[in-house]
Parts: sequence; structure tokens; C-alpha cells
Amino acid sequence: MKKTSLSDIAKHLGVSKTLVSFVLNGKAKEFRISEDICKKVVEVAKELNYQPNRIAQGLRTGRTNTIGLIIADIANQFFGILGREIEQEAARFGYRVIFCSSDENPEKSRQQIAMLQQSQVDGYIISPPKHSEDQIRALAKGHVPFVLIDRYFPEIESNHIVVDNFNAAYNATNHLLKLGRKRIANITVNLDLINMEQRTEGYKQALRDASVPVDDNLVKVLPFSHDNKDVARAIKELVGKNSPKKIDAILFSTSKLGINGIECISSLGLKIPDDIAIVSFDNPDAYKICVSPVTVVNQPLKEIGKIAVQMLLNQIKHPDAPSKAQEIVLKTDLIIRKSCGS
Amino acid sequence: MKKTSLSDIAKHLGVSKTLVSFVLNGKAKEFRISEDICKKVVEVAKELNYQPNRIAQGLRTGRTNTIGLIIADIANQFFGILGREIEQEAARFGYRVIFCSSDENPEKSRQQIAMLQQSQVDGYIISPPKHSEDQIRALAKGHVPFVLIDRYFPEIESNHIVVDNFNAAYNATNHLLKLGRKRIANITVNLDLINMEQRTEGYKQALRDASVPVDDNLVKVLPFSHDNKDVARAIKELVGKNSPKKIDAILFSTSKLGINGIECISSLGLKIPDDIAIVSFDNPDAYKICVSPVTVVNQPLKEIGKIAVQMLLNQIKHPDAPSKAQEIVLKTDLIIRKSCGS
DNA sequence: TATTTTTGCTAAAACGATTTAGTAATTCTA
DNA sequence: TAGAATTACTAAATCGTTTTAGCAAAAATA
Repeated sequence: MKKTSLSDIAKHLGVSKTLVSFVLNGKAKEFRISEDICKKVVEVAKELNYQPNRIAQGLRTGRTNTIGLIIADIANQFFGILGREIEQEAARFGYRVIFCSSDENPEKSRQQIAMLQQSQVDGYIISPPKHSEDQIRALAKGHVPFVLIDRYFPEIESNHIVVDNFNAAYNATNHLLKLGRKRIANITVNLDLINMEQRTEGYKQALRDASVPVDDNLVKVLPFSHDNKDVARAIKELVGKNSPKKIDAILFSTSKLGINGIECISSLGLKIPDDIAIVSFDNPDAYKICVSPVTVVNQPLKEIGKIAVQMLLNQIKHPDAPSKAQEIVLKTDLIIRKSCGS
Repeated sequence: MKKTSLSDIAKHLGVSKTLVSFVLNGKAKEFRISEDICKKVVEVAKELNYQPNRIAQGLRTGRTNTIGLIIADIANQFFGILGREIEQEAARFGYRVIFCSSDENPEKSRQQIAMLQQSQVDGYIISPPKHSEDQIRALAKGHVPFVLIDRYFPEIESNHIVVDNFNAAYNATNHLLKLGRKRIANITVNLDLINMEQRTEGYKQALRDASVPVDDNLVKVLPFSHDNKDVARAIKELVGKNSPKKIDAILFSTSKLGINGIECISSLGLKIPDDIAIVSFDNPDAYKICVSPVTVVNQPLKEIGKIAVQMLLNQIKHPDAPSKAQEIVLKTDLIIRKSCGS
């Protein structure tokens, strides 16, 4: 069962494939094709179950209606929800999306960008890992449409859409302070990325503004590929009996950290929020049903995904628009549950 | 900055593009291209940063090195992990993957298959929603390479890879019985899909084998797009004070149900496992840190993903192999945590 | 030395669409 | 009624590859 092509329809009717192409692309009036031929073409196309070959189309037009998405890990619920939103919004406009998980590894992301480039994607949505500056710069230089999400590089002009991480962390920390917590730790991840940096900055500023001394020993920076044990070690250091720096609250900068952290805290026999109050970035299901449901910094993932696609398609549609880079910063909201007491 | 093509390299060296193509595809020896020309071609290709146009390649060869993935929802951690594994394994063999979330909606899945077909994907990995039998049959009839995962249609011969849902549910239920639970409910989802059916069958068989009467009132079947409220209603019916059918355990057939269910049970002031024991299919993060960590039926997602890709690529590589359909059934394991007491 | 074989390469068709430039036949205008 | 304009269409080039068929020169064989 060979697939039907334009020529098949053309032969079937004894007309040229030019005509068939015109009709099926809605250019019948523009090229004044007669009504009845039009109808016949449409009929035969249906009859033969014609499906346009997007590959051929892409070769000829240079546009594939495909976008490339590079995120850290689609198995992480944060990126899962984001990816879902992007897929959905893209589909609304007739775009497909190729998913790539970079694991925050710049070498992987380099290969993925190359692969996507070869696939002639029309544009990219990227959550760039650290040390991928040159890759992003290359895209910018090549005038390739792209949008960064979740983070960006301040030194590179780019379209991006992020949340106000500084204020998010500031408010979260403030929430803890208002509830009387004084020894607040921050467990974060060593991404050298602006978003993580800003979270820790916001945390510190909140402490300063409340005249609580900032103690760098209370900021634990883990490597990106951390597991249970790394988190457990950090927490033990923070709560160790012989530790002079005993803490009463933790701000987790990611939910991966938080989930591992809570597991560890429970296994140490500590109670949330009585012994330790918790606030975390991101809002996975886990936090809703956990021992003490977790107060979180919730990010507007739906919006991020939607806007990212729209910004990208806009660039694709208008390749040589004046184009001052758009930098969109969205607000987060603090969802208060039980993990901080009251 | 125009992209470099084969012809550019050819012109640069004053040779034919045929030659360049041969060299860059490793067919130099086969077509006895001289050593030094070979070297020069490779050099110039690097110098001009040649990136093969996979679209043109795909048009000519009929193979795009792309696979289409249709799952229920990439934001669901179950499919997130599965998708990740599939992406990774596909990449190992030079394949990209286009992700589609069907929401268990056959109309969506129909459109997605059409879209993927137009994109000339080399094969499909599909978790087919109910009422998509005709779509799958069409693929089979067209000799299109595809593999079904998570479910299949018994009446359609297909390559598929699933878990032994019957035994998984049987063992899970048995676990509850052994711990002395007698009034065990099953909350499941109305997918009319074999996997869900088999779970409920396994549950019933375990009861029968233990001489515990099967009470159909204890099986709650929810619509696919259920939310908190639907689950809450089901649970209230099961535990209502005036209910003669008061229960002491629940087997959740999906984690989406389970997460909502646990939220509801907690809000009713019931204790897990004292009042109600819980076992659930799937193993999301949420279950690890929840009030009472949940005993689960864990599926070998890594294996499912890997095997699915390998089976698919095998079909793609050998389009006219004798091909008796392969039906792979994997074992699950029961991870025992605290939600059933001891 | 004449023929065959090998070596090293190229021309051109093909994949399936889009799009430009054109052409006959008809209708309109002056 | 001659020329212009309109109508309804088509031929052919093109996108960037792959691949088949073939060709000239050199080397090997008889």
C-alpha cells in the first residue's frame, strides 16, 4: 500500500500536480481554479486518503513545523508539566515537538542542539544547563528562533521567560521568619545558574532585612546529580547534635532536594513542622500528601509553557522583526500548607 | 549564514557531490575513492561545519530516524519516566522522538497518529486509549512498525510489552489478606482497557482463593478524567458510617487515584494503616514521603522503555521479517512500606 | 599490441512537495 | 475586429540528499 502523493491525485484526474497543490493549500481562488475541478480534487484526495508528506514539504519550504525542546529531565514532574503545556500549545498551532532531556549536561545539550539543527526544526525552547553559553550564543548569532525557559544567561541577550526567583525565595523565607523561625537553612544545587543563585540571594536578603545574621554554613550547595545520601549528609550536618548551628527550618531550592530531604528528616525521627519547618520550590504531588503537606513556591507552569511557545512562534513567523529581546518575569505564589506550623 | 550542503563541499573541492556523499557516508572504500581526496572532503566538511540535512535525507531514503510516541500524559510521572527511557534508548541508536499526550482520548490519538504519519516517522510506540482499536488495526494492516505499551487489544495481533497485571494485583491483594484485612476495596478507572480489567480480576481471584466473598460494591470504577471529588465520593461511600460495607483496605489501580485517595483519607481523619491499609499500583515519589509510605506494585519502567524501543527498531530494520507478533509480559514487584501495617 | 579489467570518479534521476513563469483559449475593450 | 485583458490551467525548476548507471584513463592480461 504505497502512500498517495500529489501526482497520484493529479494523474487520477488528468490535471497537473500544480493545480492539485493549489487546491489543497486553499489557493484555489488566488489562482482561479474552477469550482468543479476544485471539488473533484478534494473528493479524490479524500478517496485516496491523501496525507501530505511533511518531509517533502519541509525540504521545499524550509519550514518543518517542528520545534525542539531541551529540558533537564522529562521524568521530573516540573519539566513534565511544562513539557505537556508546550506540546499542547504547539499542537494548537500545528507544530510538533521533539523532546530532549539534557540531564543538565552541556555536552548532551550540544549534541541535542546539533541533532535538532539537522532535523531542521523551526525553533528551540531550551532550559540551558550551565556552561552552555557558547551554544546559546551560537543560536543567537545564527538568528535561529529560540526561547529560554527557567533560566538564562545575563550576559547573553535572549528571549526568555522565567519567574522572579529572588522575590519568591525572599517571600518564602519571610514566611518562615514571621512564624518565628530564626535558624533557617537553604539547601540548593550547584548549577551556577542564575535561577538558583537568585533563590539563595533572596533567602539571604530576607534574613538581612529581618536582622537575622546570615550564616554561610547554613547554605548547603549540592552537586546537580545528587541522591538521597548527599541530601542526608547535608541535613545531618545541619541538625547534628554536636552541631552548634542547629536549625529550625529549611528552604529547599528544588523539589528533588525537598523530597529527598523530607524522606531523610522523617528517618531521623524529626517532626515537621515541630522540629523543622519546611518550604520548597515547585509543587509536585508528593508535597500534597506528605507527612506534613509542604508549603511551596508554586510556579505558573501553564503560563510559562504557553508564553514560551507563543514567543517562539512569533519569532518564527516574523524572522526579521526589529526584535528587541523579550525578557519575561512571572510572579510565583506561596501555597501555605502545614509544613511551617502556624 | 546559509547552511552548507553537499554541493558546497563538492564545489569547494572541484569534485562531484556524489563523491562527497560517498565519503561522508563511509562508503569511500566500497566506491574506491582515493585516500587523499577522502581526507580533503572530511577536512572541508569540518571546516564549513557541514550538518547533513536530515529532511532531504529522509525524503530520498524514506527513513527519517524518528519515532512517534503516544502516551496518555507526559506530566504523569509514570509516563514521564517511561518517556525518558524511550527517548534515551532511541537516542542511543540515533533516533529522535516526537512526544504526544493523548489524554486517553481516541480522537486525539487519531489526530496524533495522522500527524506522525505525515511526518513520516519510521515507527510508533503507543499506549492506546480505549476505542482506538481501528487506529491500531490500520497500522497493523499497513505494515507500519509499531509497539504497544502498558496495554493492548487482545483481539488484535500486535507487538506489545506489558506487565502481568493479573498476578500483580493478585499478589498485592494477597499481601493485604495475609495481614488480616478482609474488607478490601478496589478503586479503579473506567478505561475498558485490558490492563485495568486484569488488575480487578487479579484482585477478585485473590479474594476467592482466600474464601473471602467478592462484593461488587467494593469495586469503585471512576471515569478516566476524574478529580479529587470523584475519588472522595467513592471513598466516602466505602467508609460511610451508615455503610454496612465498611472497609479496612483499598487497592488503588493507579497512582493518580491513590494520591487523590490518600489526600481524601487524611482529610476524613482516618489513619493509614490503622483504619485503612493501602496498596497502589505505580511508584511515584509521592508515595515515598507520604504520611504512611505506601506499599506499591512497582513496574519495571526502564525495561519496558528499553525493550519497546528495541522491538520497534528491530521491526524497522527488518521490515519483511517473518514476524510472529511478540507479546512480552514483565513481572512487577511489590515494594513493602508502611501503609499496610505489619 | 589488442583486449580486458580495474581504478577513480561523475551525471542524472529520484524522493514529493512548492512556486515561478508562462501559455493557450476565451472574453472584453476600443 | 484587432489588440488587450482575463481565465484556467501547466511545465519545469527547486529544495539537499542518495543511488544507479556509466565513462575515461590506467593497469593488467593475453
